Amino acid sequence: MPVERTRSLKKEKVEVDGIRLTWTDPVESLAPQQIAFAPAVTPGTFTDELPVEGVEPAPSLFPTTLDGVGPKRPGHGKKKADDHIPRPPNAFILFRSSFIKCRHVSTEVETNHSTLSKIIGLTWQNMPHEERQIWHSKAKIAQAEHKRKFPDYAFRPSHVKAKGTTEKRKVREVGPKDMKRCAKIAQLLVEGKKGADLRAAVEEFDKNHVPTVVTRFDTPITARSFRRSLSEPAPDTDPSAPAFLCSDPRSSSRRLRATSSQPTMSRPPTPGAQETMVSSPPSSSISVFGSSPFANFSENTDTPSDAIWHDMPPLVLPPIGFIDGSFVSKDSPSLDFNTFVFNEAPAKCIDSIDPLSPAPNTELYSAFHAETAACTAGSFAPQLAIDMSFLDSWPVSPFPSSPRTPMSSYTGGPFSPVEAVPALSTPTLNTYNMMSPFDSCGTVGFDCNQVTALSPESLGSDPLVHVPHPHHQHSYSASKGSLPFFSHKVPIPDVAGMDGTGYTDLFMQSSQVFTF
DNA sequence: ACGAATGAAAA
DNA sequence: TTTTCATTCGT
Repeated sequence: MPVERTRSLKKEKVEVDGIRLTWTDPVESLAPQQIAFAPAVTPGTFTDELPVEGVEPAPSLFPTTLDGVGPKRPGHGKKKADDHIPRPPNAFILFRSSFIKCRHVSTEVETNHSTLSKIIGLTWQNMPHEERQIWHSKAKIAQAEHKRKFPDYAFRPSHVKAKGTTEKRKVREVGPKDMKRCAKIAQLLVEGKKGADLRAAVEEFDKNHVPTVVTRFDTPITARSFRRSLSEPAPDTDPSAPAFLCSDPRSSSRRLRATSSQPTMSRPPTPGAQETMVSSPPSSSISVFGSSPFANFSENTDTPSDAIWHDMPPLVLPPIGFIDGSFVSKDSPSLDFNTFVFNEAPAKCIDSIDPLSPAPNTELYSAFHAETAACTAGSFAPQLAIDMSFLDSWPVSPFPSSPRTPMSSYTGGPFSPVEAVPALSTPTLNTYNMMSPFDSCGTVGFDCNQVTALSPESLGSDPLVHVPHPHHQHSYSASKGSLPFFSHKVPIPDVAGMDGTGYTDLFMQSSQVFTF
């Protein structure tokens, strides 16, 4: 806090020399709606240009209060030429500036401006359309004013920067960017929380928000371990506990068996195939991904608590589904696993879809489907299914520029043949595209016939046993876990003499994608 | 792909 | 001291 003060002082000092070419205080350029409430604030420069029409109530979520209209211009960055004309601010920049100035998120809550930008960005996206419209109006005004002041101005970005070539500066040291927290704060903001209320709510969140730990790094279940479990039944634990992810590291060792009632194998696995999975690397060897960005995600099996999921960059993929109440189509920009939480998905979205009755929206319905009893009988009820069958129609790669993991990397491994790779096209965005190596290779490294198939029937409700499987008639379903992941279910014909159904659990843990 | 704002942190 | 971060949007 002392630092803040000092800096504010500095700011005011610098402000003197910098009044010149900046756009007049954006906070003052109020939309007509607000002018009615605070007419004195408006300098009059822009207001007359506003098409003052109907006086709407417009209870703005983020009003530009008087105290937010303080002096500014610290003269940022390196000195620009005297005749430099700054760009006219766009709606978001205006909103952000006002947001910062008004301290809608106090410095108690967050001071890091990178994080603040995240929060503000999320807030911006979740804001009501009308609210955004206000700022678009302001931007329009600012642009008009800019045009008036600099009629000959034209934005001419310099193309000599080429900063994309250099490595990104690592800011990790500050601590993991807690996207969940950002999302929460943004949510609170759009819900109208502010000031002390907001602080308290965030404090409460911080208190309860123990970094969720991924505990699913145990060695994949194998035919051997399965049979072992048959001979000596695992001490079962609370079946209502989340099967896959749990905040208590100690439960990780039990987790694999946590949900399974004692399974009875209808038929034993094919003898020669029993050790296939056993030979797969231990859970610590996520390094199978080699140069993948998450190669170092979990390096120690014994301390799965190292894996804090929200430390991962967002995963962007083109899903079809229902996200936060909005239908996400193939063309939707992204599904951010850092901010999306399945158990916060509106239940009505699922409830309204009755697999037994005709769906009102065929397309929507196709994105959802009821899970089989094998899943629903489990401790976690599937809540959401996302049809990712579009993977089937993907060409060689939807992201041709993205690197591929060699198929050899998958052979015999416990990992899904679906991998998240850095999207080269957006190097600055920490985003990852999903891609399926199926396409480049008719047969994936996994050989169904060498894998012990364990049917859901044989394992009761335990969805943790899987069969790696190259055929991708998959449906990705989300369980009701507290963390985002997909369970990947595939029908497998004639595998190891089983009944034709095998499972692959594909977990997308933020940027992580793996199976076991 | 740059640059509008921004203050802290990295280089 | 200078650059980078992180965001959205318009050029």
